[in-house]
Amino acid sequence: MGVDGKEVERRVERLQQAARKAGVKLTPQRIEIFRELAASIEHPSAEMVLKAVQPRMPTVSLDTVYRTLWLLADLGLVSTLGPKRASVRFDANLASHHHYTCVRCGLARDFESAELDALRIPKAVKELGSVASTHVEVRGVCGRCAKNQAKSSRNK
Amino acid sequence: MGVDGKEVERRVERLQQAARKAGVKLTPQRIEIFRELAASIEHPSAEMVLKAVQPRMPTVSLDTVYRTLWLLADLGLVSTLGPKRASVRFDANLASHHHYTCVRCGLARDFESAELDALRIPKAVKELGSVASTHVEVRGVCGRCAKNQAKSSRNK
DNA sequence: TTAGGTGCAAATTCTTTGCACCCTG
DNA sequence: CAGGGTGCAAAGAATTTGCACCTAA
Repeated sequence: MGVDGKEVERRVERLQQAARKAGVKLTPQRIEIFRELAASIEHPSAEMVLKAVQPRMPTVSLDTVYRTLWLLADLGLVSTLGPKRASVRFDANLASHHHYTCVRCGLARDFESAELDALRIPKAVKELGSVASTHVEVRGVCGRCAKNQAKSSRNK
Repeated sequence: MGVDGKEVERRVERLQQAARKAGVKLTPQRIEIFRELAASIEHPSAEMVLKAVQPRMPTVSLDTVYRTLWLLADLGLVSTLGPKRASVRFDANLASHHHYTCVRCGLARDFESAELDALRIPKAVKELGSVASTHVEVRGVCGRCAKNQAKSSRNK
């Protein structure tokens, strides 16, 4: 919880439009799963969403939650934190740096910028907790994937 | 590969100092695993590190790579991309926003900032690929964990 | 009606752990 | 020499998939 009720309903409406446009069915499960996520500010995991939805829909299963969340992500209604379906990646670069990540292949590269090292963090953040580090995440499609894009979209 | 040889050796020296200071043993496996990571710009996964090290040390096992990488992370010589040892987290907030993450408990919260929405991205990044989105990741220790900190450090 | 969606259980993938032997400090 | 470290294999956790039944459009 934490999101204004009006805003939640607005998000659910957007879901309905998007579902119709994409030609996917809107089942009660999908609506409840989405509503739960839309109302939360906690960035829940699939498991957390399941737990939140179960009281209202005791039969939903974890796999449906996963399938629904990834479907919503494909529809662009939901985003994910951290690397999608991938493993932890390590980094021995101790200098302050920022990340570029390819959303298609997972390529990850560092880049440096004195300007970005010196960001001003809003005071609202400091109410959440201490600030140990700050960095910028840039997402996009890397050069190599952009080249292969024509091929893969043809397969669609 | 990709990191200057001098810099790699500097990093390995730092490892030796840190290991001595922390009282952990420096085995050939640990040195090779670290050297591999220190020389890479690819943010490799544990599996990728294993593959890179195996030619030189055919007997190393994947579990040693994991144990070593997390040890190095504890020593502060290595960092990780994405959420540590955790699952994917989802987000239905479509507005441009930034993230605060507690490194201790994984708490994740959004925050907004018009200033941070308008960052200038260095042109070096555009050579890597297209830029679809940009956001700021802030890490720290949240208020609740800071309160519990005294307790947990006592258990040490 | 019917293609797409769901639930269940089994399969995968990534990561961690128990244990006996080994080697650094 | 002692205690931490390693390798192996087995255990765990998170996520995906195959299949038969069900339901939204």
